[in-house]
Amino acid sequence: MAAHELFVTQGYDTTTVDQIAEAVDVSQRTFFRYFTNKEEVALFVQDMVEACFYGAVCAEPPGTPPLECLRRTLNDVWDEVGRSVEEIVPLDLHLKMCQVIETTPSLLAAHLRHSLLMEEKLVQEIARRTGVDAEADPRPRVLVAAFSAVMRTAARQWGMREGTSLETAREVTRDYVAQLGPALTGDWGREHHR
Amino acid sequence: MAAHELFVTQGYDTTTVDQIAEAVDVSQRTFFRYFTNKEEVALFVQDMVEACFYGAVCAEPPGTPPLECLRRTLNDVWDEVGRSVEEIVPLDLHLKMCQVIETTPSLLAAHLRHSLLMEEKLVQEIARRTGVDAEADPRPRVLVAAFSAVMRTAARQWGMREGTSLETAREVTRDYVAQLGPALTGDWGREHHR
DNA sequence: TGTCAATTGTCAGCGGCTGTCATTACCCTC
DNA sequence: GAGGGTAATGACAGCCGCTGACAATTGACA
Repeated sequence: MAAHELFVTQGYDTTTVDQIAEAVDVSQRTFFRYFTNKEEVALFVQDMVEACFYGAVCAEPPGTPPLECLRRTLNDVWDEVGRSVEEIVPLDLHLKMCQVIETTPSLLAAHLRHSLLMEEKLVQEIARRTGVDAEADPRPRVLVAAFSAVMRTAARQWGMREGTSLETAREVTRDYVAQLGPALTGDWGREHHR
Repeated sequence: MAAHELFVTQGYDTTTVDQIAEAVDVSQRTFFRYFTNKEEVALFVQDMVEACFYGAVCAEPPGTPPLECLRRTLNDVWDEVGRSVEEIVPLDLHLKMCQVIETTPSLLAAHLRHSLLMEEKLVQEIARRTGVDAEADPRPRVLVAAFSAVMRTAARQWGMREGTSLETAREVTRDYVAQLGPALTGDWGREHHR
């Protein structure tokens, strides 16, 4: 989408809906018929990525312990994510867009909310595959909340760095998720193990 | 604040800044000199509550294992939170306002972003008191992210229910945080233990 | 009382977003 | 090929959040 190039080059807030509309040679009114608001077009790819992860979790064979299921999916899904993204925008552009999202307050806020919606779907799926009632038993929500939060944290930290590639993202995320156990137990040794 | 009553009675989106300004007999322009935007007044108390929690963590004696430190603070801080809130708005009003925040998309988004800012402060504090470099060691961020996410989840679930009181909030939150360990380990038994 | 500074109000204007209605484009049928 | 119905688009007006600029008001202090 051409809108993303505008966001990346001149920033989200300073980009007008009129500019986007003009860039694709369409009236402003038509823009708002395809996207409910400016955020939606900015978060379009990101949302798709999360939907991709959700889909991969659903496709995981049943019987896997829930945390292991999420961890394994996360490790396997990167290539598929890369392919899905490339179908819409160049991957480089999307990676830059990730940084724009992290650094633009209003976009970041919207992104967090969207993530919350996806988390709820994940909760339902985890509850389903473990045969647990998500309304009575806190564990699905607790697990998904903790896991997703760590994923987001990893993504955020990764976005702050210089070398932004899918490969580094994968490594950083794996690192962070691996620390989920150690971070919770007891007091920490001075050094952490990589 | 009178604005909260308007939000609670007629909803956030349908409440105009002009209405708020008029309710306190002030021009719209003056309103925007005191608050940077409509969200800010809506999230004012909520932000204060989180700041209250952060302060309590900082006041915790050093040497406590980090997770235990957060857990204990959470358990002890409720009364103080109640008092702080009452200094600004009636507690009942704030509890209703919590539900408005959870159910209003734009407000929820802003709230999540604000929480993220507070989490970063928490990260720094946890890193400080454990003598760990938050930029090199993922554990402070991982711990805070997971813990905060579970807190938010608990708050969200609590907000959905009928009996909204500080006491039930305390119980629900304690329950959820207690499930953090069990939710992560292995596969779950059919029943969870309360 | 006169002066300075801070607070507030008024006005104009931009950008996001929506409802309404006219216009156009497309497709199917006769 | 003419006619008619439907869906997509555009043009316009208007609301609301928010900001800059400037004038008016207030209040403290000399």
